[in-house]
Amino acid sequence: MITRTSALERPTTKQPRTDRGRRTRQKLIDAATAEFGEKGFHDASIIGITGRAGTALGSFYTYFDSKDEIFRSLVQELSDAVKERAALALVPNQSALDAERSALAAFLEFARDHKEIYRIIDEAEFVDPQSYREHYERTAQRIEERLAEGIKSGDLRPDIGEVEAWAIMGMNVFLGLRFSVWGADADHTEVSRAANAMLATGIASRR
Amino acid sequence: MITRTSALERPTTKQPRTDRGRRTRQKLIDAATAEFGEKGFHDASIIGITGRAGTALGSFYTYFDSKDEIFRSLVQELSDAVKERAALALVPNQSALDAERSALAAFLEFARDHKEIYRIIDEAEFVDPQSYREHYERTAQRIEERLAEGIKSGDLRPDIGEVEAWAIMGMNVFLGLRFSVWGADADHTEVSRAANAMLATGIASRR
Amino acid sequence: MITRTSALERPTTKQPRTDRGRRTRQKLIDAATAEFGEKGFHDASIIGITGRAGTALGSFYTYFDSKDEIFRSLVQELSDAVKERAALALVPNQSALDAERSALAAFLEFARDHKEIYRIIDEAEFVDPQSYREHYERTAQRIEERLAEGIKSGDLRPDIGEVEAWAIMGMNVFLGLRFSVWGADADHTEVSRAANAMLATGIASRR
Amino acid sequence: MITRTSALERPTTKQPRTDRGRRTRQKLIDAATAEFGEKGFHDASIIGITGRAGTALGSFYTYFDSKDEIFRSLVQELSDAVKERAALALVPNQSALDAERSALAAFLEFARDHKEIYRIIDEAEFVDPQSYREHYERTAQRIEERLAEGIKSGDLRPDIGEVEAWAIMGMNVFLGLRFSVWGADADHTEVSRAANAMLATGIASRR
DNA sequence: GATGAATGAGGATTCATTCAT
DNA sequence: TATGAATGAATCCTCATTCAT
Repeated sequence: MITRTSALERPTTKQPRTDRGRRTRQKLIDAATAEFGEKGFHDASIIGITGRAGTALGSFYTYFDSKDEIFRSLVQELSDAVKERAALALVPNQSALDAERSALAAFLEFARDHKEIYRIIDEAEFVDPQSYREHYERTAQRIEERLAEGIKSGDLRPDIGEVEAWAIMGMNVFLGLRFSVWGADADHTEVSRAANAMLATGIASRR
Repeated sequence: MITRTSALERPTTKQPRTDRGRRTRQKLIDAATAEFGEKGFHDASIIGITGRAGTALGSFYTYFDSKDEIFRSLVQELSDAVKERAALALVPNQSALDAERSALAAFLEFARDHKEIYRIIDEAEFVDPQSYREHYERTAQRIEERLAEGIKSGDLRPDIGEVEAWAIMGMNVFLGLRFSVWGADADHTEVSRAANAMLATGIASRR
Repeated sequence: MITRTSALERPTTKQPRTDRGRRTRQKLIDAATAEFGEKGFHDASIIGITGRAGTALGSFYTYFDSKDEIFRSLVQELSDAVKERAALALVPNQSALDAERSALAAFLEFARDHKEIYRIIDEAEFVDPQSYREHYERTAQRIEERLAEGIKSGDLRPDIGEVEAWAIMGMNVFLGLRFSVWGADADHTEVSRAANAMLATGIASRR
Repeated sequence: MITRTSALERPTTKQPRTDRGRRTRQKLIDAATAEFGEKGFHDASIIGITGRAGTALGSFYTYFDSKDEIFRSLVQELSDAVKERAALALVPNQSALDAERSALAAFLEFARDHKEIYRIIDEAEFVDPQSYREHYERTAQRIEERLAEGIKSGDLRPDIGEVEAWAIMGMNVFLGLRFSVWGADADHTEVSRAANAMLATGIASRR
């Protein structure tokens, strides 16, 4: 039998077999997202998670092997969610630069609505370095692919590649930190516009 | 008499009063830098630190009040060190864009030589959020000031400011992550050149 | 439904929810009484307590927040127990002096059976000064109330009050120390009789 | 060579040989009295003592073998001081009851001026049970001796002895606790008078 | 004698994980 | 499945005492 396994349904022996089980599991995942996002990995506790979920402590281990495992699941899930959101923002027949602007705008919005991703993905560097690195490498990869398309279509300079992709990613991440997580009151449209202008034609004066 | 007090010599009741004491304290700081950089805050242990330093466990508390305190000291010290390195890289009479290139080059080098700063400063988000935020806000501030000078001198477009400063910082940080921490074999001159070109005139094709 | 909450069942988040839990908690309380009584607060250790109780170290913290907390509970419990024992000794229609004699006799017996109360309540002076003071103030208060009734009934001189109450308490406490804790072989009836005679008509010779 | 050894000059190898040494030693004793009286034995620290004394940590061990030793010295010293004060209060040709009144009055005063004795002597029960017991047994003994004299002179009933001595001691101690340590504003003359009246002729009404 | 650095045993507390019901 | 009690390794921190200068 072939089973599609999404991020959270990885090969593990702990799949719920009843509906009630599925509901409990989901409650635990939501609770863990809140707990990790609020306290960070190390200060988060299984008791804290089961407390939020309204289940007994022991029930956690009915669905997850360890604190690490659920954390990795969440990183994976959030990483997928960001990617998906960015993908949704991409409209066909957009210019390459418009695509980047949309992606940034979508990201700023997502970050504002899910501030915890910052904490969770960032802390993954310590808890699960592999997930962390994979997340950013996948993201840079996607940006680089978009750049390649932009080159092909003539929108972008032909001599750009990996360096520019990482630069764009860093730009986006820190704008998210500044204008979504720390300053939720910012005007995202304006931020995206300014960043995109810089990306398009730089900051040198045009003399 | 004027006494310079660096970050690590802040008013605390635990200053060494002899030379021997000063040496021990320094050994502990070096050991802590290695331990935190290698294991992250939570997996680092006082035993690990004193083990590396070659002192007894209790000696740690002769100079520091707690694991938290030494960590904060380190974040502060590293934050100051990065800043100083960037400042040293700034040559008088450079154009604004050359200044940014120098700063990035200096940072990439520094990051390669002190890979642990990534772990330490990054983990500060969880251990000591205030330091973390302050570090990045101070850094962005300095970049913004340099941009303002570039505007004044006519090197840069007059309509740039905070958004661009944060974007540049994010760009630098992620290039450091990719090309200093994860890929120490990279050609920093080329990375700086490419990033600076993007910064100067953007990535749009010039038709 | 009315639930009686004794001193040790105060509102805390650590109440056992099963019978097994209740048994374990009680074992810990008994063990702590022995440990504190034998070694005093500071030399007592959680390991010592759980060792006596036959539970794992960590189980202590399933039911108590800290070494201080259980100590306070014990002081409270013992304070209540002494009070209760003294109250039980009071027979209706006794004369005021007979009441004091019964109270002392009951106390001497109680002290002999629970020698540890001396150590525990006494050390409370340092560990938990408030409990300590409260214990003795409550006790003196009760004695004073009994004296007041004796005055009303005409058994006692009308000009006595707080000073006499504290004097009686001190007398009882030290007789307990000498004849119950240190000299368990003493004849309590004789001690009570002598002390009561002194209390009734003093020690001056009757010429 | 015969050396008179007072309480604090017990056979120990640590007698100061110079004047400066004697002064340092005394500073340490005064500091220890304050420190123990304020914090109790266990919360007191050698650092606390040397800090108050204004000497270096290591200097403590130039004069005392251990924390226990200095504590025992202090208990002994204070015990002697109380005894001496009580002795001084005894005027020749006083009646036995007047003698007890004077002793109590002297004690109340002493306790008011040296509140720390309560803490120190009381905590001795845990730190140095032998000193503690000896202190009270010596005190009871002295009272009993005075009672015997009172009997001989015909002032007191002939059938009193150890029980009454302990009762009087307890009375005194608790009146000291209540009216000197906790209520320094009390009228000691009145307290002594009331307690003495009770002692003389009891509290039964005279019908 | 005086100083203060060095030592390390000792103890409280936390919490992920296991287990019995 | 759900529950919550039991477990004990792990770790921070304290502080009396020793020691080198």
